[in-house]
Amino acid sequence: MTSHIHCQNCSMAPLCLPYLLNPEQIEQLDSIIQRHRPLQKRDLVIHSDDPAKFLYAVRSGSLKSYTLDSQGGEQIIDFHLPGDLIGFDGLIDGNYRSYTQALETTMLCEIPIQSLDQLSTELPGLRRQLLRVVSSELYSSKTLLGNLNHHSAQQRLAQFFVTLSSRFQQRGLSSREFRLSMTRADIGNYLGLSVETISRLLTQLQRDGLLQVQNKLVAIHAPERLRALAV
Amino acid sequence: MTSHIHCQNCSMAPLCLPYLLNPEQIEQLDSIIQRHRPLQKRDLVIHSDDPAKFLYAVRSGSLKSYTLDSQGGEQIIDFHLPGDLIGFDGLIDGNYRSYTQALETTMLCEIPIQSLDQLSTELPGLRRQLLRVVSSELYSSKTLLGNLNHHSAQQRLAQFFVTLSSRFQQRGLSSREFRLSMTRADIGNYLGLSVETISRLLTQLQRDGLLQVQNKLVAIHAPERLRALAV
DNA sequence: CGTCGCGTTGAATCGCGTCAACTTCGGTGG
DNA sequence: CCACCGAAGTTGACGCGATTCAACGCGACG
Repeated sequence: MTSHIHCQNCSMAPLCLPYLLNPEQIEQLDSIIQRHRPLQKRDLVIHSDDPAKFLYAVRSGSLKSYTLDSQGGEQIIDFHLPGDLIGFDGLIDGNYRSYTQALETTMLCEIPIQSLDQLSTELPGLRRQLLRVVSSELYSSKTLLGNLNHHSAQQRLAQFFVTLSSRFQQRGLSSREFRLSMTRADIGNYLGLSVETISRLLTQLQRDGLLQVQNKLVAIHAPERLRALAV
Repeated sequence: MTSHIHCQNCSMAPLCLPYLLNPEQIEQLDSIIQRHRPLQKRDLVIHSDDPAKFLYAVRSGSLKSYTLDSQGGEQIIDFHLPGDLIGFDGLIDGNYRSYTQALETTMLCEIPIQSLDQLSTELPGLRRQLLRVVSSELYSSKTLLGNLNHHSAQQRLAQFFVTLSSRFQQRGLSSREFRLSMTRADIGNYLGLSVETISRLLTQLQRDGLLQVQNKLVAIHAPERLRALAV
C-alpha cells in the first residue's frame, strides 16, 4: 500500500515538475504518475536503446547515468538525487541513449511521456517547467564541462563537493555532512581522474582541515575554503 | 529588403524548429519570428545577465558561447552553426547565463520566447521539437563531457573534427573541406587544451596524412582514420 | 614600413596516470 | 556470530603527456 505517496505531499515538488502548478493542477499531474517498485543497489532503470516510454523522477535514493565507450567502459555522465528528472535523452528519437543504475535503494516516480505531453497542452506551467528543467540541466552540463576543462584535479574535486553540498541543501538536507552513495571510482570516472588521484586528494583535503572523510561519510569543515579552491 | 527570408524557404528548417510542422504551421511560426540585422565578427548577441526575451536561430555564419570564470577568462561552451538554436539558458530564470558572440558575419532569426510559448500551446509539434532540440543538446553536452574526460589531446581534437565535419554534412555542406571560423585558441579553450598543443597536433595529423590545414581551411583526407582516432 | 594578433616550434617542468603492494570494508555462508 | 573473500580504498615509486615559457614567422591593417 503506497497510495499515500503523491506529488501533493512530496517534499521534492518544488524542485520537480509541480513547481509552477497550483494544487488542482498538481493533482492532474499526479494522476498520470505511477510509483515504481523500489530499486535495489545496482538495479538498472534505464537501458540504452530501449524504447523511451517514461521519464522518471527520483523520490528517494540516488542513481548514476552512464554511456559505454567503444571498449565497453562506463562513462559516467550524471549523478541523480531526489527531485531530479531522468530520461530526457529518450525524447530525442524515442529511445534512451544511456544507462541509469541505482547506487542504493531508490524510489522512483514513473511519468509516461505521452500522457505528460498531452497534459502539457493544458498546463502551460507544466510545459514551462519541463523546458526549464532541461535548460537548467543543459546549462549545468555546459558549465561543468567548462570547469573540468580548465581546472586542476584538486579544483575539480572541490567543485564536485561544493556542487553536491549545495544540491543536498536545496533538498533540505545537511550541506555539511552527507553520505557518498557513489564509489571513489565513480567520482573519478565522472571527473576524469583516476581513483588513486581521488584518494590522494581526499587525504590531502582532510590533512588541510577542509573536510573529513570516513568511508562514505563526508563532513565539510571549511565550506568557504572549499569554495575558494573550486574557483 | 529581407522579406524573402522565411522559415518556409529556409534550408535549415529540418534541423530547426519547423521540423515537425506542416506548411501551414510553419507559416504560423514564421509570423512570430523577426530577422535580425546581420552581425559582424565579434558582435555580441547575448550578454550574460540580460533579460532573456528571445531565442535565436542561426541562419548563416557561426558563433561561440562562453561564460566567464572568476578571473574574467572565457570558458567556451559551444560553437553554433546554421540551424542551431541559441539562448536556452535564458529559460531557467528569465536571464541569460552566458555570452554569445559572432565569429564571422552572421544572420540570426529572433524568436520571442513569449510568443513561442503561446504558439506551442496550439502546436504540439512545435512543443515536441523544442523539447527534442534541448534534450539533444543536453545529450551531446553530456557525452562530450564524458569524451573529453576520458581521452587524450589527440583523441579530443580528432573527435572535434569528426563532430564538426558531420555537422557540416547535416547542413548540406562539404564534410571533407571546411573553414574554421574559430581560432586555435578557441578550439583549445573549448577542448581544455593549450593553443600550443592544438598547433602541434594539427601539424602531426597533417604529417600523418589524416588532413591538411592551411590557416583556417581544413581538408580531411582520411575521415575513417580520423574517426578511428576519436574512438 | 611597423605593429599586432595569430600561429608554430622547441626546451624544460610538472601534474596526473599507471603499476604495484597493501589495508579495510562489506557481504555471504557455514 | 564469526570466518572468509572479493570489492573498494589507500599509499608509494615511476614515467609520460600536456602545460608553460620563450622565441620566432606570418599575414592583416593602419
